[in-house]
Amino acid sequence: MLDMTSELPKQYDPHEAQRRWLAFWDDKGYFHSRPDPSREMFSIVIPPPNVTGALHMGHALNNTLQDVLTRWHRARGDNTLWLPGTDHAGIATQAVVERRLRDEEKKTRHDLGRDELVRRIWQWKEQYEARILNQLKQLGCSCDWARTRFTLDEVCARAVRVTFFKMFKDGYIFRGKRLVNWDTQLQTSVADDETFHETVKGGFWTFKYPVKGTNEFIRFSTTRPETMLGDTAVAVHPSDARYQHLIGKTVTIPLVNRDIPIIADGLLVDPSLGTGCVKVTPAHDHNDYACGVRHKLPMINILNPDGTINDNGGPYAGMDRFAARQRVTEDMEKLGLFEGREDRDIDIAHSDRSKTPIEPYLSDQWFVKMGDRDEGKPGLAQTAMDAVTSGRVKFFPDRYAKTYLDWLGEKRDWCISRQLWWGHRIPIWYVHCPEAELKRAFAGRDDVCWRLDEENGQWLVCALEDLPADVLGPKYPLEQDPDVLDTWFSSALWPHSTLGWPEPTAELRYYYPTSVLVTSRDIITLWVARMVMTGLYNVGDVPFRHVYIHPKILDGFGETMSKTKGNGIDPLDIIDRYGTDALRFGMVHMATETQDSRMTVSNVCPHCDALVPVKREHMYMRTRKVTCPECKKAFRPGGPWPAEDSELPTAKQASEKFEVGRNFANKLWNAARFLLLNLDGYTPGALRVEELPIEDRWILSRLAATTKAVTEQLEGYHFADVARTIYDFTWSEFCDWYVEMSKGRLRDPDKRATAQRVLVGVLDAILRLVQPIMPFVAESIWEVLNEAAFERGLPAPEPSAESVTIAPWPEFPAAWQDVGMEQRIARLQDLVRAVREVRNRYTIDNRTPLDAFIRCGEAVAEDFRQLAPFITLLAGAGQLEIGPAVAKPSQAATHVHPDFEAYVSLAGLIDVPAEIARLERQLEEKRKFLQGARAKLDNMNFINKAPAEVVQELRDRVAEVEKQIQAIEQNLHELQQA
RNA sequence: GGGCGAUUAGUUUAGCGGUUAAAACGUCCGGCCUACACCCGGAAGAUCGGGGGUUCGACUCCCUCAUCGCCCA
Repeated sequence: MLDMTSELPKQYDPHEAQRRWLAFWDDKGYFHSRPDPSREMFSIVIPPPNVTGALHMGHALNNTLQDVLTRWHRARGDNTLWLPGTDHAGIATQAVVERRLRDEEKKTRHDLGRDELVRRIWQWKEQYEARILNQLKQLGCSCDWARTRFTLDEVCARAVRVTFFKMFKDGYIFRGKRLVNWDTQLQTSVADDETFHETVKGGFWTFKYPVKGTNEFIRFSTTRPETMLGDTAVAVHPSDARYQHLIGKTVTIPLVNRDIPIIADGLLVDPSLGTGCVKVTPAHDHNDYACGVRHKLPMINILNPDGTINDNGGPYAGMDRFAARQRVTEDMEKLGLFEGREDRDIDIAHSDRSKTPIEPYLSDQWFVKMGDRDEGKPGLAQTAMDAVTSGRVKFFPDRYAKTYLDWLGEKRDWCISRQLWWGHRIPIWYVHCPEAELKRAFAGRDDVCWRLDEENGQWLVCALEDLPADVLGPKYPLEQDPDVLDTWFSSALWPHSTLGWPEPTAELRYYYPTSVLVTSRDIITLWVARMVMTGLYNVGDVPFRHVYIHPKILDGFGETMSKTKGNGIDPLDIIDRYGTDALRFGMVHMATETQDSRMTVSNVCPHCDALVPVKREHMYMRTRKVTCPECKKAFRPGGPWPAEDSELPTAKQASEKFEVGRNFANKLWNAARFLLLNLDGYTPGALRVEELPIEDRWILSRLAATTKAVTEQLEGYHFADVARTIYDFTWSEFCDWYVEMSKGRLRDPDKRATAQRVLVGVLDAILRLVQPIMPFVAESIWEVLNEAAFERGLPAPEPSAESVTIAPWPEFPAAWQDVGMEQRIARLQDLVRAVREVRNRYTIDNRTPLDAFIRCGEAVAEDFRQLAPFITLLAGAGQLEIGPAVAKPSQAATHVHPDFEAYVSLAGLIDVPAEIARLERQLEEKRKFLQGARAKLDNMNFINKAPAEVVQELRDRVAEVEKQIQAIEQNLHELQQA
């Protein structure tokens, strides 16, 4: 047999393993899945990462968890598909490319034109898509790479087009006006979630308008004086006595000479604030818009797309909105209508992309109707709600169903148009012509439909294939809508578009509905809800059975990680420093049921590699220089620095959180190393469990319990528990106790073969259990185990799988779980620990045997006699006396246990006062417990109302503690005599 | 303003009606005894954010306050 010793280094090298196994798995094609109706199926579609940038910690978490589920199901024998892909992320990607264009070439998108800009974005996409897919591979993700999709590829585009067409035809998609968040720099609308709010120093101006036909004025205040140009009313509260007489009269806006009414509106106006009057600008404020709709007020747009005042602003036309603000104020002052200004901090929405203030802006947009149908049938929102209330889609943890239902319950129409060039172009063509022309041109075609746009007297034509501009002849040119669809529109189709819908593919039939969606809570509304709606609408079934929501990763201060803050960590840096297994273990370990998970971030000293925790003052590039507490050299903390620092090296970032995983991988590696050093002469053979000695039956009992627990924890998506359970079993039970106990047995020719078989069998099971979380180290060990013990397993050996990736998930007979056996070993552990404690307390070195005298009942004594070799081995015991009549040696430390009293002989060493003090402390503790317990037992309410077994349990414990107290008192007495 | 969540050893978390409140890291003490110093053995360390309630019994359930975070207005 091969000597493995020289081949196994003392430390696990994660990087070598990563290189080897990624290629190996890929070669073997383990991750590819094909529809096969004869087999159980498990499928996941990836939440497609944006091609905007690189993967961050959130992605690492999200994808690790998906991979754990995927690998687990594959091991269970399911035909498992994890479908990967990326998202085109409309505005985000276009904004990045536009910004580069501006920075590097000083050009705008208009300089390039639509086609050229889109071409450049595709280039960007190719680069980043490759990078992201590579990062996923580095993470060990077992995706079916041959099925990789992109939200803008032909397959997805077809699904988008068909969905739009169907929805338009069915009357779900309509055109309407809406106040949007307008980014005047990028000249596009942005979604609410693409904005951030920031408090800026602003002003609060008070003006007055003359009331027509009276000598009165009506006073009002505003933070945006220029919007006066678009006012179409002044509102007061209907019950405000001060203004009752003015309701119904009109005022004149002097700047543009427009008369507008004074109206009463109880929703818009709070009479206790300011003057109690509010100017109403429906086209430029969300609250005013709602008021305008209520009162059917005209809506006057005063802005050009670039943020300058348009012709509706009369003399102010052409001025920038901020210049107009100034001028309007001055002009009002000249007219004697300005009453004053005060400083005020104002919360203003800014565009995420351009960082400029958002303007509410009224424009034509396309919408998907969410509400119920006119004929009373449930609409899109309602069907999606029903899917969750009926349990066809289940959330884990279930509280997130509320987020979903609350949001859908509002049934607000979904604005799907974006004024961008990067995305799925809206398949609508405008034409002015008689309907007869359309009927003639499209006669007999069911891939074209149209509807009248009454406001503009034109036809809205929707088609499955692009329509040439001259399809109606030169007289009636068609013009396509310039806008593109919201990115979420294509993402919403992801679970079925990626499987080939609308074609009736074998994939769609087999993998849909998918098994589970793994995502984070911030897109439950934007994405999850919409996937359910479109899945039901297009395919007629929900897109997934389960939705697992994982926590969000925050930094050590509970703040979200971001590039601008400089508190984010690149997963590849973690892989570099700790290895992929460590990264993945850390991720699984932090996936608790809470909504957030914190991760302390540290700078890695570029000089000495020490971890220096990131402090608040380091963030946002506020600190240029940090001195390493270890090596005293200076460096620059990590952050979004625009350039290298010529003097200071910049720190990479890491987190000590991943040390646990790295150490665990190394522990596994060394457990395997130990085994391989002791496998000489290994022979496979079946084990008869009921004939095995206690220690074997104990580890098998623990293994069976652990396997069962892990399986259940995975079924319930309790990832953190999975990591903890496997870790604890491997480290604290298998390595710390079982492996240690085996050391004597391996030297005993009679016991060696069995010990080897059990050791190998348990390690084999551990590898199968840990493989979904730490595939690289598992595969590495699997390989060497295959060389040394190809046939292995419990209870009977079998030839091993060529890769742990395809090794069956373990399952052991419930009968192996033996509480009695576990209690016997627990008692042994208590005894061993008691002796060790004495050794440590008296600082007696490990080589000096300690004589132990154990007084206990005959049954316990019999047990201990059987386990005596282990007591000697693990506690370093010398002479051992065990039995009911064992006498206490004159100088000894005492340990009182419910099942035994242990005396560790300390002839010549004992510190009597210290020993007395220790026993008195214990006595005090036990008396305190006794006091509390007795008070409870004296309470008739407790006796009568608590369950009988609880009462009995307490009584038993009281008796037990009383016995212990007696023993301690006896010992104290003897010590005091001596 | 509405909703969801968090607050437990120095730190990160577990426990979610009856435990003498658990673990890891860190700290302290002792160890290179041929698996592992990314290690082994041991110890110290928590009136479970404040207040009120329900209950025989609350870290665990309810109310309230505080602080923090997220989502939606």
